[in-house]
Amino acid sequence: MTSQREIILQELQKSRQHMTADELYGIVIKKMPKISLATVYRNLDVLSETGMIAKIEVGGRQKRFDSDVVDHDHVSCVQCHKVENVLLEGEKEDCPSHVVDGYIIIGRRLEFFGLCPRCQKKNRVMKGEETMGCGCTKKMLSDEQKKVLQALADCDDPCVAKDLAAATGLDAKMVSSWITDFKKKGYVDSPERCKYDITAAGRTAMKG
Amino acid sequence: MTSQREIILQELQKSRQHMTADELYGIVIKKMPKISLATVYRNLDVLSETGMIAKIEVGGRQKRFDSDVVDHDHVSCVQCHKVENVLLEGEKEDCPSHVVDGYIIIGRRLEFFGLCPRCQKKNRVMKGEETMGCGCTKKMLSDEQKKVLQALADCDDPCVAKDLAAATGLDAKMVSSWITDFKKKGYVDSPERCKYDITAAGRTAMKG
DNA sequence: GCTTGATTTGGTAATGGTTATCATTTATTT
DNA sequence: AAATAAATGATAACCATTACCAAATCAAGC
Repeated sequence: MTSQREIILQELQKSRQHMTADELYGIVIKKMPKISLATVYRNLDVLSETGMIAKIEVGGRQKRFDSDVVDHDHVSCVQCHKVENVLLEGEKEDCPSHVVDGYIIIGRRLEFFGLCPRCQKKNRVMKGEETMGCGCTKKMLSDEQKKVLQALADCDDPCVAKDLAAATGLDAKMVSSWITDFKKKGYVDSPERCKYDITAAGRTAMKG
Repeated sequence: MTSQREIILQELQKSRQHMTADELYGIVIKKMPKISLATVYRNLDVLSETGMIAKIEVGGRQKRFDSDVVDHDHVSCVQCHKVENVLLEGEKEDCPSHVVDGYIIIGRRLEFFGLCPRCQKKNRVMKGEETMGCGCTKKMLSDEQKKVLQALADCDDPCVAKDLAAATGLDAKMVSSWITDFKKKGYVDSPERCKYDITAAGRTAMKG
């Protein structure tokens, strides 16, 4: 049990969450600035092999690590990918060796996906971005988002997200997250780092 | 529906298995030698988005694709990683919106892991349970299995399978499947749930 | 038919989470 | 203290999957 392994375990237990290796790395590095990401991965492996923590895989994304090794299932949010515990009471004992003919069953995994409360609220705020069953969202722009694009269209030169926030009176963080989203959708482009310009697609989307 | 998309769908349906993109690529390239792996991935994505096939993720490994879109669960073999279907009858309706407070549940995934019949047989062969010239079958333990028994003998108190996996450096799932096997043969007993101890027969088998 | 514009393709580079490698540091044993 | 073993930090390699882009194919007007 080295000092780095101890801190890794400690911080994971302290957080009481299902963290990814790099999230944990981000926390641990504050206490131990020279620690390597590889060490984090290595020790998470060791700890999970000895059963002190659990390595969980849900939703085909990054592996996550859980200091709670008691047997339980998981829910993950299809939007923010947060993972939380689910405790099912009675209905656990049905290890169906009969249903899986010929197999020797040595484990099972049950996971639910859905929308966490926070993301439900977020969706309601970004009205018009109607959620569709699968967790995908149809791309329509809210009035506020259109305002941002309008402000961008009014600029003669590429400008930074902060200016747009000032021009529209909206929260800077939200504006900048929209901007990244717009870039992904092709509504804006970035002629130089951190400066943005509206595209033809952006103008169309703004009107639609 | 391009010709390549058609062949991809066709071959997937023909195989009646859960194939990975590159397995399918290996088959499709025989009929269409110039097809690109990227095209296979792209079309599998399109097909699964339109619901014609299902994209499944099991065991944190490669994604697999299934032409059977009827709702069902899966078993995967921890040794050869093959994936097969499981059909649970009644017990499907328990979508526990009550247990996952606040979440909007839009799906669930249940997977089992274990040893498929073929791998069970393979292990038996590797164990030396094969005929030894004279037609008699001798049950012998592999060196790895002996190591597990040795580790168990070295413990003072009954211990869990995970500890044995850690002590021997072997795969935890495999060790735990061996343990169940040992119990059946009387090499170990289980004084309390999930804790194991070596028996006299186990010590003999270990040396033999 | 030809022209134009949009898809789709093949080939390949890039991505990103995770592992492997390796020289160096730290711990343990003799 | 010297020798041996184990763990670390830094970084390269891995590998399934995506993103990119120029060339090929398709679709719809004229």
